[in-house]
Amino acid sequence: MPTEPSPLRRRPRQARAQERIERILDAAEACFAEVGYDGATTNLIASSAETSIGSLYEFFPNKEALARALADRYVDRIGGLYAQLVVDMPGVDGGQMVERIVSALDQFYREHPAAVPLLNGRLTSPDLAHAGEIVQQALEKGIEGIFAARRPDIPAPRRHLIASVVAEIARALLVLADRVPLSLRRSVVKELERAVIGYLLQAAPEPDRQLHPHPQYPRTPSAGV
Amino acid sequence: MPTEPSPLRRRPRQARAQERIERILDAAEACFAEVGYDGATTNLIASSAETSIGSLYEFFPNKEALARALADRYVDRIGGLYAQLVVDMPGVDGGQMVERIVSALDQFYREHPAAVPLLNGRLTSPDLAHAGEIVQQALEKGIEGIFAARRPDIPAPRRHLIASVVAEIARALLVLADRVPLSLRRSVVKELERAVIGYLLQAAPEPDRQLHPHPQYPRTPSAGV
DNA sequence: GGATAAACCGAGCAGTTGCTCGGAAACGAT
DNA sequence: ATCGTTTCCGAGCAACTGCTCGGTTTATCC
Repeated sequence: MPTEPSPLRRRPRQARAQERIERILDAAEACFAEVGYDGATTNLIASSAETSIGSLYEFFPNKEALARALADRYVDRIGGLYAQLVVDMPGVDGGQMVERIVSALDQFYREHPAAVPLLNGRLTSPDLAHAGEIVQQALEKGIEGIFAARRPDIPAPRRHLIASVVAEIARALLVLADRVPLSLRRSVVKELERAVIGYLLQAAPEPDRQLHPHPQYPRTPSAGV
Repeated sequence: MPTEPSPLRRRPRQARAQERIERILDAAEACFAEVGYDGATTNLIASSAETSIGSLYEFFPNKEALARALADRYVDRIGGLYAQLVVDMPGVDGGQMVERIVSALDQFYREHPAAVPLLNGRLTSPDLAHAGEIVQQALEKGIEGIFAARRPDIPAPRRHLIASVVAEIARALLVLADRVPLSLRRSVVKELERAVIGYLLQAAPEPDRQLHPHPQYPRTPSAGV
């Protein structure tokens, strides 16, 4: 892969500097998650990392670079997540596969709460557009890879669209799961599984199942209303 | 319904003031849509409405009240949307019903572009939390109402959960549809229909269809990977 | 221990933001 | 025409933002 231009202003030479950078990123993540990108002032991030504003700008040229660096860290972890997901994927059926992917995404969003403002921000804030895009593409690429291995019969562009849709649905419902009372969380995640399974059945019916009557929405008018 | 506390600082007595308020709201909507809530400065909104910052604050006590007023206007229009949707709903089958609801939501999001930052902002910005909640609840309530008329057999709490999930999926995919190249827009909306139909089949299978083999994801391991 | 570089610090600057306030203009009733 | 009320205006204030810079502290190497 081509080495991305590092968002760092200066490469750290000592271990403590590296640790400090990590602490700053952790603090940025927490602040973004709590008060959003615009709400998280650089001074707040610095003091939240128990360091000085000067040290923050020693390594990060500006606030946007913080988001970029955070996004890069996310991409790494998403890669690891899917790598682990793929190794024990052979031999599981479709439902279990969806369950595992959903569970992995769930874990990712829980462990990286700042992914939400990062991904939402991309929709409106030009500052976050790039950083959010990077993360979203990593998420989609992972889903698309797994899906491609299982369904090579589907043309690549359509696979890409389906992966985008699944990623968006997952993001939306995992955010909903976070906003809902804790006792309801699991049931929302369960609905997410149903949504993904239901969508895939409609959007990419398995070829061997097209022989017997395929589950489509009933065309007959039903009672009610 | 209990009269919500008006977000206006002072009630207008003359027609020109009412028109000015409307112009300010239109400008706020456009600005929020273009640069997001935080990016839209009050001065920008005022000059975009071709009025003065003083006039803006004559009626709106603060920036948040602008979002609130905008949200209230949205709630009104959502109500109208669903009312119109309900009158010609009897006699259509499930698939067509979903298609109409999706098309109505599509229309709403296209006509009210600021709904996106409003609803997304609710997830991170405390300022927008309330305004976004109001709009989202109106959207959900509409879906839930239609769904309740058709499926009275489903207990209310579960109906509410399903309505929330459908509303979230619709929001996520309509936002995606807006970001995608224009030529792809219609196909994303089509995927949204598939997602909603697929989800409903999984989450709320029609009772008369539970007799013959129900569309569930295949339990048998399939080929590939 | 001394020298050089790396890391750290925080007061404060330039620019921006939400918002105020005193007064001018337009309106409606008489 | 006159007067009280409503509407409109925009210069500018207090607070805050992202960020700089000169200087101190700490690590590394001989």
